[in-house]
Formats: sequence, C-alpha cells, structure tokens
Amino acid sequence: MTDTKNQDIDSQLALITRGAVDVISEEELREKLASGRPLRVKAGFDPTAPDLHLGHTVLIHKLKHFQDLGHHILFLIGDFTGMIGDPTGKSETRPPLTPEEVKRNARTYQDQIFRILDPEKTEVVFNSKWLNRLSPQDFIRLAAQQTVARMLERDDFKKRFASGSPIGIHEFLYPLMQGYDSVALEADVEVGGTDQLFNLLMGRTLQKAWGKPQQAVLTMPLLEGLDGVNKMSKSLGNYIGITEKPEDIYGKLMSVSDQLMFRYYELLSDLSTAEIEALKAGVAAGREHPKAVKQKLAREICARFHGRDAAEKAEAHFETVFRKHEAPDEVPEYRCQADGDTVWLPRLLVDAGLVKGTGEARRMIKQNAVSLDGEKVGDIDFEVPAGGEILVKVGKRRFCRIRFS
RNA sequence: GGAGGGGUUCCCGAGUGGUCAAAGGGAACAGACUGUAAAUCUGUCGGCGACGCCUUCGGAGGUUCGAAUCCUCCCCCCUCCA
Repeated sequence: MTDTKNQDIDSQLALITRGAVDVISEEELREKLASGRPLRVKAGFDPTAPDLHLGHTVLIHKLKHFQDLGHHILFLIGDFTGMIGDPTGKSETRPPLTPEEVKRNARTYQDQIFRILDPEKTEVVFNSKWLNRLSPQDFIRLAAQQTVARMLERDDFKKRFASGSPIGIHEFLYPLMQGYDSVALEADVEVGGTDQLFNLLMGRTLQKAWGKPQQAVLTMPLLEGLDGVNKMSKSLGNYIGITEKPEDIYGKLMSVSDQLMFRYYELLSDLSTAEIEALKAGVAAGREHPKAVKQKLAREICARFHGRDAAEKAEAHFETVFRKHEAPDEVPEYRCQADGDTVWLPRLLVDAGLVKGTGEARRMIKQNAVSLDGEKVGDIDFEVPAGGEILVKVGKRRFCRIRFS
C-alpha cells in the first residue's frame, strides 16, 4: 500500500516538475504531496495586460497540471499590486494603473484563462481584498523584513541603480506584497516565471516570519518572443495573443525561426519529450521538412484556442496568401465615392485604410509594394479609373477590395 | 538644504548658433532571396498632391537676420554632500 502511494507521488511529482527550472524544494514538495490533501497552488498575474499571450500559457498549463491532479488553484489577480507595477525585468518605472483600468483588465483576464483552466476548479482571488486592509503599521512590519542591500541584489534593481535610472521606493514594496499574498492565502505552492524567483522566495520568507508553513516554489522558463531574444511580452510587441485571430496566430508561429520553433515545442506543445526529440532528429537528418514541422506546431497551438476547424482554415489561408501569393477568401471591402473619373492612388490607399498617410503610400508605391488587380504600380501619381471594383494589395499581406460608386 | 550632471524624433543615443527633419544603432516597414522561414543584402523610416512648404529636440518666455544649440523662469530625473 505504501508502495503504490509512493509511486503515485512520484508520478505526480514528475508531471509537476516537467519543464520547471527551479523546484524549491523537491523534498518539501514531496512531503506536501504525501499529505494527501489538495494543495493550495498560487499563481499571480498583474492585470496590466488584458491580452494573455503564449508566454502566460506556459504558466497556466502548469496550473492545469496541478488542477488535473486534483489540487486547488488560486488564480491571483494582482489588482492592488498592479497599481504599483511589477518592477521585475523592467529597466524603468512602470506607470501605475487606474482602478478602472485594473478592473477592466481583470475581467478580460478571467475570460481568457478559462480557455485553459476549469472554471469550476479554479478560485480567482484579488489581492486588494487583504492588502487594502493592511494598516500603516502592517506595512512597516512588512518593510522591516528586508534590507535595502538585499533588495538591490535583484538584477533589475541593481541594473537600474547602476545605470542611474530611477527606482521608486514603492517598487521595493512590490515583492513584499506579493510575498504577503502567500501569507494571506496560506499557499502550499507558488508557481511563476524564472524572473519571479526573488518574489516567490519572498513568500517563503514572509510565511516563516508570520509563523506559517513555507510554500514550495516552482519556476517555469520564460518563453522567448517572436524575435527569439527577448521574453515574450506585450510591451515589446513580440507576442502571440491567445485571443488573436486564428490566421494571425498561425502566421506568427510560421514566421518564427527553426531554432525558436523547437523551443516553442518544448514549452507549449502537448507532445511528449520523446516525440519532440524525434521531430528534431528528423529535421536534422533531413527526413522531415522544417516547414511541415512548423505547420504542425502552428496547427496544434491554433487549434488549442480556436478549435481544429479554425486551425485548418488558418492553414489554408496561410498557403493561399503566402505560398501562392494570392488574395485570401475574405478581403476587407471599401466603397469609394469618386469625385471625378479617376482617383489619385496615394489618396485611395489612405482612404481605404491600407496606409497611414500619403507619405507611406508614396513610399510603398516607390518600393514596388503596391499592386492593382495583380499589376504592380510604380508611379506615385497614378490615377485609378473610378469604376467597377479593383483588388488592391500593399506589401505581402494587406489587401482591400475597392468598389466605386 | 547645498554642489554638479542630464531631459533630442517609436527606443537607445550623437549634435552645443546657420550646411539640422537632426549622425549612428535598434525596432518597424518594403524589395531581393526563401520555407511568409531565420540569417543576409538593398531601400524607406515627422506631416503634406511634395525637389518646396509646415510642425518637432522637457514646458513657457527672451536674445538673434537665424536656436535642439545662448539667456531667464518652471517641471522632471540622476550623482555626491548634508
């Protein structure tokens, strides 16, 4: 009997630690699992970005693992701390959010996480609930738990300090409050990105100071963004949002380098490690075409958020537009009321919303990026005959069907 | 409170009276090449029916024929001293 129980714990532990970078500590985690009760698993999110992207899903999938094993998920929305702005990984102070923004963002957050997590088994909590109740004395007690020198050990603070960038005192409070969340929630486990390690460990420190059992800490790798260098983030614009249109998700995944593709496989795919290794070996040996392997990934991720049908449509769209360089089935339309017999092309492009201004229009035309019904136009003063309809293409992917009336 | 340094176009960062819409890099966009790959190369990269005009260099005034550059006040940031 003891054997089967141990085995059960081993397999739980294996799933939980899959892909994790730090586990602090595996022994403690094992003990907690051995207790047999559902563990309270905490993960916190700043309500700064209403759009969840694939980077977030690495973490959310980890929560899903816990959930599937019967543990209790505490999905914490940092509505209080969000007004400070997490300094983690930032080279500058973040502007605080207004309560209205926080509220709106939090709602969008919930809509999105339940594409992955089971709403029935997920407890969504807001840290303003307990942080708002802290008295100034409580805050001082919190602040007394850490020294300035210790805070400055943090890489992001250290860099900013060294480079002469401003650091707000309130930013020092952020890790403290995140740590206090763990005290208030009596978390058994906290999951976060590797960049959160400092904050996660703060939870342990504070729990100890408050005489509570310390949480185990699990960190997940940060997903690189589309550039393959920086972590995926909305502010860097290198992200794939889970609510984006299927074609966009598909297209963005296809634009990723082969190297990054396998990173995505490791962190995002449901394929087993063995299967991924097989694909990698296949590409290296020339048995598998990298494009086909990438399409497989694009399909899987696309289907996860939009369903299999949408993923297949996205693939068809991709093949049409980018391989065959043809217009997709659905092209936005613009009705144009011409004053004369012809319309100046740059003006038309602006009106149809294909470019920002006539300057960009001129540039596009000069750069051979504009075509009318498949015919390239190189003259910036081209006059388009105002009659019937015409298919306009700018660059590789901007299309518009213009109807004259 | 005192002393010094600094705020430049999406970002970083040169520029210290005219030749500045402002070097260089990054990002972005377009073209070539492709697997929409990536990398690379080339070009564009404030606005305007446009070889000219208009609006930009923290904010407001001023000096000057002329200011991102000089002066005055204000706002913000950094460093050191207290």
